[in-house]
Amino acid sequence: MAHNVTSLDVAKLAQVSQSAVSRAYTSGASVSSATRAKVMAAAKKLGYRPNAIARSLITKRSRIIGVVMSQLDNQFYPVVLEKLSQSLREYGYHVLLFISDRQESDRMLHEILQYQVDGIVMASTVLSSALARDCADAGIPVVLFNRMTRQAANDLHPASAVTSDNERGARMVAQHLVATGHQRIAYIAGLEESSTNVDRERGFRQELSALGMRIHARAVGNYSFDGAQCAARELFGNIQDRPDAVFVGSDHMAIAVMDVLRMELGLNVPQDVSVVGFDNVPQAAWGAYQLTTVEQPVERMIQATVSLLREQLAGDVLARTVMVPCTLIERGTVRQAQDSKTKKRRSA
Amino acid sequence: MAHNVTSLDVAKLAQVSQSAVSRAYTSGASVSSATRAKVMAAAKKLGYRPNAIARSLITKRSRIIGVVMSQLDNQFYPVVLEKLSQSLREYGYHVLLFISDRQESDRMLHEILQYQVDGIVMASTVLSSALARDCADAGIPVVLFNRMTRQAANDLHPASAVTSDNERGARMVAQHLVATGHQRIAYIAGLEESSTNVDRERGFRQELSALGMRIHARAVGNYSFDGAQCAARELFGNIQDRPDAVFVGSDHMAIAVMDVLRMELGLNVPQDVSVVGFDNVPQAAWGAYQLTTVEQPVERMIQATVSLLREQLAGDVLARTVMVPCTLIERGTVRQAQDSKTKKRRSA
DNA sequence: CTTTAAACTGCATACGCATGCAAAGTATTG
DNA sequence: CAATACTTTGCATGCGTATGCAGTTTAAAG
Repeated sequence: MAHNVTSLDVAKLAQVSQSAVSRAYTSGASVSSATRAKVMAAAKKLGYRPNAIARSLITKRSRIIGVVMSQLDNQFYPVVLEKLSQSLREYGYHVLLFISDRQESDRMLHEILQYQVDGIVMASTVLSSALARDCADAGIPVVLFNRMTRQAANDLHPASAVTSDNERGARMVAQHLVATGHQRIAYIAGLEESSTNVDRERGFRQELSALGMRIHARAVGNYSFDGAQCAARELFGNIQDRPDAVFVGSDHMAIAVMDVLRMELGLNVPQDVSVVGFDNVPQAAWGAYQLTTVEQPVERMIQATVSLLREQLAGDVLARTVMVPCTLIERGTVRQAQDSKTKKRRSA
Repeated sequence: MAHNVTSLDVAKLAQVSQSAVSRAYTSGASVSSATRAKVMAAAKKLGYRPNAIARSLITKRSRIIGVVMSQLDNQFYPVVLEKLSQSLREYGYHVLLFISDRQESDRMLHEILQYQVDGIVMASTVLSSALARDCADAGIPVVLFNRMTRQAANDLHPASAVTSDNERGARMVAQHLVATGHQRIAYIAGLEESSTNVDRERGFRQELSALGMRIHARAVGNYSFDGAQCAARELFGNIQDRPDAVFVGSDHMAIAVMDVLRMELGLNVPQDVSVVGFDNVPQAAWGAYQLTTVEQPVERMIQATVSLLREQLAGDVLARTVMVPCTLIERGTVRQAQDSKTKKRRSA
């Protein structure tokens, strides 16, 4: 309550005009270094801090990016959030965070837009086409992170998107599992309507097909821990005709699956069943799991996201789609050779 | 660029004054339902959305809470962030997120304050007393989450704080480990200067002492995964005089420790060594770890945080400190019975 | 020392909205 | 029907800053 110093207060103390104060804080503005020094001295004495709200009102740029996320329990997203926040900060942007627990992302979008954000990053959320149009109308760039727009090849493509090459990543998994001699390969899907799942499943299916095989069993885990555990029980609960390998739509789910496999069903990974995940979250490298997985290059994805955002912020460039390659990370959850059935524990 | 509808545009179309539009959007304002309806109709037609920036400028309340965090790789914090964000949203507040990777939290605070946030939540970060005074001067409530202020009993207590009863939690661990017959009990510290670590270590030490024992060995993990692994190697690398139990300052570190113990050193948990963590992060419950730990009641801590914030936002109430109790969660990483004293080292 | 260009400074205004105040309208009561 | 209370409305103003414009100072050139 007490201290509310404005540029005018500083101006008075420094014996200059309010404009001078404003200019002193604007890099590249027309101020002599003498004036700037006087201003800064006065500002420091008064504890002045420019009011970003007032500035935004007049410049029409808030330097705020709305970020909407969900599934923070999947460690992939905290990592993304951290890197994204830091990257944006380097360019002078700040993050207004929205966690959407459900499909209420529309209401959120409304709230976000009220804050005059300069741009929006949507991770792990679906953007309704109505909202996308709203943003486009308002001239607010939107970039979808780890999600493709549904109608990618549509005439009007309102939002940018950056993903990894999910399809190709899944193909690599298929190749790897087939090459290591697996016969009954299962798939545990994420959210069926999500583009990541669609792409991964398509790639996996197609590559298996190209190799003369097909998905032996399938269940849905909805990208959730509990969902994945149920899926695992569904696929492996029955003794006969058990899969000998399972490709799980995300590491987060894969870990849940491994827990069920080993703890509940007493199966050994990878001796009895191989498991492959997707994302390469930190936990995938943990000693107890050593999960073979496909790495999504978060660093590059963030980089692309921020570039896209800045690009669209600068001029009215068209929305684009960026896809970065991913990499198969081989660790310990895929039975390596098929020559001998009796394999020993391999630990580094 | 195209669409930038203001309340004046709406007013014109609805044939009312701009004030009427403003009031139509202010709940409890003096407007007839007829005018409100007219306004809303016009607003919908034009796609009007109130400008929160302009509103903030005049009301001097941004309904934004600055949240500064770090260590998002420790799953405890994503969980906190998620719940905090949701709880604040219920009260109409939004989260401006700052991730501080280092001790640069001071520069961040400056940036935060420029955005005229209504309040600040600082988790896992130290608040310099200078900054605390700045916030107090500006009348901005600050609540420290999971951190106590250094000078808790000081005359001027500028920031509120909410923690769990770390000291008591640590005491319970000490009791538990002693009751289960452990003899050489080690401690792996978090960040030495953090209040959580200080409190936990004090409680642990004091309770051990009360039971006629003392910490047998100690190392520092700085609350980081890598740090904890190094600490584990330091404490357990030497064959002789190995601890038979270790209390680790956080689950995040405890998991790192278990990996080293089991994978690198070939020790069994809990047969060869018992491990106890702190926080009860989701991963602690994972099948491969089943970590016995102390639960920090995140839900209640968040609740207290938001209450404190709102309380201070409402009137100029004094800053307070809230401490909520924690609970020992027994899982599978503590050797249960002490009956057989011949339970010496039988590893390797 | 004059002329011309360049750098600087202040004035005034606008950004989009909320709100006190007074005027006008509507309901309530005797 | 008049008098009073209550509700609704518009006007005018200000929140704290950025910026075009014109005026002023300083530097550069002749």
